[in-house]
Amino acid sequence: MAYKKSEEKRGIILEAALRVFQKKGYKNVSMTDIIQESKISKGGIYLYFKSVREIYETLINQPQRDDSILTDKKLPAKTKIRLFLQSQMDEILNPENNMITANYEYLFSIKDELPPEIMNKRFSEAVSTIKKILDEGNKNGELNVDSKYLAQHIVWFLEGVRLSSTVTQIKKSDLSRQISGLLKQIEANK
Amino acid sequence: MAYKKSEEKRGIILEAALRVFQKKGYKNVSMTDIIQESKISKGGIYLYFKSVREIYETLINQPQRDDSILTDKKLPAKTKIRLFLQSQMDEILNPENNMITANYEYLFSIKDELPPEIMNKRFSEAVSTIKKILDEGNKNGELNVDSKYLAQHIVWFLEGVRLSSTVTQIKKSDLSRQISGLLKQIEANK
Amino acid sequence: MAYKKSEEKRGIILEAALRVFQKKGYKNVSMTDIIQESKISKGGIYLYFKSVREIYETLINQPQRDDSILTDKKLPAKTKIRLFLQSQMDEILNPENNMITANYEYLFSIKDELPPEIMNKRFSEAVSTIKKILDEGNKNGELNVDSKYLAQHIVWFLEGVRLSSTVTQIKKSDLSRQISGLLKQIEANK
Amino acid sequence: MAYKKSEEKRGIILEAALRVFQKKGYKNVSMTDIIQESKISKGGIYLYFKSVREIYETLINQPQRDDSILTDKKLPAKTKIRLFLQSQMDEILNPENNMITANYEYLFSIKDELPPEIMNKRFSEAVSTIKKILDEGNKNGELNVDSKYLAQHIVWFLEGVRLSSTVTQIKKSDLSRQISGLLKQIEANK
DNA sequence: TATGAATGAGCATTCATTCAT
DNA sequence: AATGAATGAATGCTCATTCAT
Repeated sequence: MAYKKSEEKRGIILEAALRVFQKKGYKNVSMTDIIQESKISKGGIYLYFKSVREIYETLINQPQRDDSILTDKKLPAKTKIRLFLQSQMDEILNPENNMITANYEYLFSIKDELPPEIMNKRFSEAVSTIKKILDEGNKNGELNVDSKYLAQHIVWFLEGVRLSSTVTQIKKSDLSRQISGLLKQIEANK
Repeated sequence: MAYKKSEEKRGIILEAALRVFQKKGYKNVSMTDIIQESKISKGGIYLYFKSVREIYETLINQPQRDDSILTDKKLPAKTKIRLFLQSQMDEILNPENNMITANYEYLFSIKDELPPEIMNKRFSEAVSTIKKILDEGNKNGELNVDSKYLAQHIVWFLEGVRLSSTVTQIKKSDLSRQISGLLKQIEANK
Repeated sequence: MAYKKSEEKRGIILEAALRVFQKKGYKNVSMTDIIQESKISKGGIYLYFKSVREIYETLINQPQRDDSILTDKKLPAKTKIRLFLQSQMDEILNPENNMITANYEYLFSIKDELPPEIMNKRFSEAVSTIKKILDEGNKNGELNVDSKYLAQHIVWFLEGVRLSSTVTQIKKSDLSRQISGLLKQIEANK
Repeated sequence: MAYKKSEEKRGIILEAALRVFQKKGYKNVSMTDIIQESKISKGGIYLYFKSVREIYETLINQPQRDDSILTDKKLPAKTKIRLFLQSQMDEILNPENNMITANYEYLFSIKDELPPEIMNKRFSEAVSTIKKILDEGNKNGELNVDSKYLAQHIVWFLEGVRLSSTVTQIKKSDLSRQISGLLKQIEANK
């Protein structure tokens, strides 16, 4: 057997696990599944990870999505929101890297053991990020909206689409129509 | 042991199973769990149900939610929608009968074996029911909205709230605000 | 439910059991099988028999085969033997009332708990019955054979045919040829 | 626990299984029986075999009996037959490797799922092997017998002895007498 | 480090038998 | 006498995890 540097092997396991999670979700994935996909030995995987959960958490804690649109750039608030919504739409419609199901299954499996505050945080952070953009727009006169309401609305709506996408086919045209509706609401006066 | 009439015992099992599903979701529930909770014998449960899935499906196919508001009554479209949204809100906020998590886990577990059309139907039916109400309102001049868009929007939004409710605490005031926002949108002109 | 005299019900059970044994042998027959075939209640059967084995033993201890050919009639020894062999052949070739498989399976299942003498007796009785006939023939000058050898030979040979018949198809012509061969041997001088 | 090489453990299981089959036949043997006898763990056995049946079939497909007497050697036909009958006799009288009962039980258990041709073949092959020897003898003038009849006769007779041996005690002298009787028949003219 | 043989807890399921009615 | 609901021991099988090599 060729000698593998530890880090390399770790990466191989994570890549294999990603493929498995995309295919089978989270709950149905056994250590054996990942072992087979990564072609590592049965005992060997435990040198790197001690459970499926640890592998999954390692995977989702890798930096991936770039939310810099929302924070970095100097763009009109409406543009930022539009770009954000479009990126969300792309992610949802992209059947390739679909970890959405796995994500929800993971969420369900941990929700009872994690303190509620942490679970709340996950959602409230998304809301407050969007709220900030809207508040910026309100401040510089570009918008005039109930930022708290709208931010919350967008987050819940996107969550609903995301969930639905794991179970039914979502048409791009339908989703586009929804996004333009949301953008129109943002333009409207309070 | 005292002898119970068959139907009564069936009910005992279903009640016990309900408690188990509420506590553990769907995926983590074994026959053994339900056997223990219902205090029935190991073999006894098979006299009534042959699998966890059959128990679950029996449970969710029991008539429960009353959607007659949407179909039966002679009420203004806007009132119907409002009542519908409120009942959904009540259901979501009611921590008692919380089968939502189990529901999603069940959904995930069957989605790969059921034909996509059936899965799609589940969601499209909800949309078309709401769309019909809105179309009524459009027809009699009460409303002037893009019914397809709005119905879809409401369904996805509610799905998102429902999902979020399984994982985070949802404030009644936040939800009320959202509902009045939705109602306002319905009142607006196209 | 109509009232059944005890003896009648016993008979119903035995008839049903016979059908089951003919179809499934002995080892694969469960109480449940006989209960279902006899349309009696689950608990009811235990009022008459306490096990499959008891039912089986009741069944085979009912007087059935008529070996009177060998003992009663005043016929030439050779004729007696011929009639006996023909009746055995008929029984083996008759696929209707085929308890042969069940019989062997039962034999295997009890052989370790019954004392060897009893098991031996079962076979040695058959041998000595035939031997007696042959001895008669020897005595009155009709035959001149090694009766012990021939009787043993016939019994073992028939056992072999019987066993084979449970597992393979046996041609009537083949069997007839064998029987005429045996008869020829009997006619031969020692 | 000490680690065993895979093949060695396989052997241990097979040896243990052999003991179990010799003691309990085939039908009464459960995986648990073999697990206990081989002192392996519950899950461990499934690394080697997936069912009792597979273990049994592995066992009986191991090369054991040497029929080369019948085919290879350049010997008079009568000698071949005699050697064959003696080896059969030895096998039947040897109480050590007594798998005969298990064999029959196995035969009964598979006969309903295997096509009749295969079952027939098992027996007809034995017949035709013997028939060939007799035909050789006929051809070179050594013998003058109805080879088909005699081959069939020998096979059925041996089957009968074999069966009887599972259930009763067989005396060596009786069996020897039978074999010399058979050989005498072979010497006789048609 | 790395391997994969071995373990045993856990789950689903069947079936003879009992016993309240 | 008769019923069938209920029981629990027994069996097959899977899988995360350990550990001798």
